[in-house]
Formats: sequence, C-alpha cells, structure tokens
Amino acid sequence: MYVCYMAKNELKLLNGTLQTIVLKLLSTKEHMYGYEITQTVKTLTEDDIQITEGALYPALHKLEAEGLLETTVKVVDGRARKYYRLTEKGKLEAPEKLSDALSFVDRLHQILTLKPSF
Amino acid sequence: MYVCYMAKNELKLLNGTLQTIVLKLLSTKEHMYGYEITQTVKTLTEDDIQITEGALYPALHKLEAEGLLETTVKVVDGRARKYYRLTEKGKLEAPEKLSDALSFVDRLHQILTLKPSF
DNA sequence: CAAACATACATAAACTTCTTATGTATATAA
DNA sequence: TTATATACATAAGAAGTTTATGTATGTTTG
Repeated sequence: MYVCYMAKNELKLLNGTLQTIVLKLLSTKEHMYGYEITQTVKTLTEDDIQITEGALYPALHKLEAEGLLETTVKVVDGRARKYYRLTEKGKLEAPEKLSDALSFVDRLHQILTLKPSF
Repeated sequence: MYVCYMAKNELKLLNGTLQTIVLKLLSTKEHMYGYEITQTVKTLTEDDIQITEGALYPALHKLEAEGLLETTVKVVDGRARKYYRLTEKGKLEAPEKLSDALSFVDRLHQILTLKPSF
C-alpha cells in the first residue's frame, strides 16, 4: 500500500493525502526534514505507506510556496538537512484542513464498511 | 468535502477512491446505475461526499473496460438507465481491492489521530 | 403552459498529484 | 571499493480529478 510507489499489491488510493500527512506531522512535531518524514511514516505504518521523494519534495515546496511552511537549513554529520515547520498562517489553517481530512477519511471508512441493505 | 466538486471547504483528498467506492457499492448491492450511485453516496454521507458525473462516468467506463463491471440498459419512466454489476472477474478481485483500501484508510486515520510524541 | 428542476447519460480541456527515473553529494558498512 | 543509507532535487509521463458543456426526458411550480 502506498501514497506513492506501487509494488505487489497494486493499489491506487490517495492523491492529495500527502499534504495532509505533512501538515499533521508538523502540527504534532514542530519541525521535521523531508527524509525524516518519509522514514517516520514508513515506520509508523509498518511499511504500509511509503512516501517517495518524487512526491514529497514537490509537495513540501508547494506548501512552502503557499506560505503554510517555512524552512531552516542545518548541517548535521556533514549533510544538509532542510527543516520544515508551520508558519503562523500554517498554524491557523492546518486545524481545519486536518479536521476536514479526518471527516473525509471517516466517511470513506463508513462506506467501505457498509453492510448489505444500505 | 468532495471526491469531486469543491465548494466552501476547499479539500482535496482522494483520487482513485472513486473506483473503490463503486466496487464496494456493487459488492453490496448487486446492480446500480450511475445516477443512483451519486445519490446513494450523497445521502449516505449526509452531503459530505458528492460524486460528480465528470468523474463517475469515466471511472465506470474504465472499470468496464478492465472487465470488472458489465452493464445492462433498462428504460424506466421513459429514461434509459445503464445498470452496472460486477463480472465474475470483478467478484474475484473486488474483495482484495476493498481490503487494501480499508487498510489504507485505517492507516490514514491512524496518522491523522497521532498524539504528540510519536 | 412555461420555466425550473430532477433524472440520466456523456465528453473534453485544464489541472493537480502522483510514479518512475534520474541526478548530485556525503557518510558508513561490508 | 563497492554498496547502502542519508539527504536533497527535478522532470516526463500517467492517472484521476474539476469544471464546463451537451443531449434528452419527466415532473413540479408559479
């Protein structure tokens, strides 16, 4: 199962979920860098959701361009990390987006668990 | 909230969920026609999810082209309805697709409800 | 009775987001 | 020294939407 990157179980849900995941993580953890986001989601979901870099970086850049995220570059162990965090605007807008996303996910769950005779 | 069709709450989840919804409904209800699917989802989700025709019909045609759905046209009250139902192939493949989709939705729910200190 | 609305299908241009591939670069493990 | 992990980035193509538009019939409302 993948937000990105198909494999044996060809499954194609999602498109637009990535932004939501990023906003959620940065609403909960203050600041994270790209690679850290991919590894965190991979670990949290037991490899079910693997975010590809080709999807993540453009998504991060877009959120930054929209003024929801801002960055700080920090060199650690000789490698540059680009840390992202919510801007004030991001802190204002994230809660509603996340609430909408959760409602949507719950609705989807509702439909997928419908019993005969709906 | 919309699989399609934005409104006040600009929310863009989904892309590929539509197929899943269709397969689920037709796994549960034997046969349905396009318009009926849009109205059923709208009613079930209390207007949260509104499937647009521009998204639905291409999705139905694709599932039919893939051999998962088959159709029967029936005229009711002077209007032609195109009823869709699962083919044998569809009945074989739908369960796994739906199971994968539900896993994904649950993972997404998990992430969206993460508490600080993950 | 005419207009508006609901039912019922369909297509197409534009858009967004993802997949896949590729590229650069450094650090560490085999 | 080769492979793997870390860490960023971009681009072509594919896929699935949004939005607009079109056809056509039936029903409700003023």
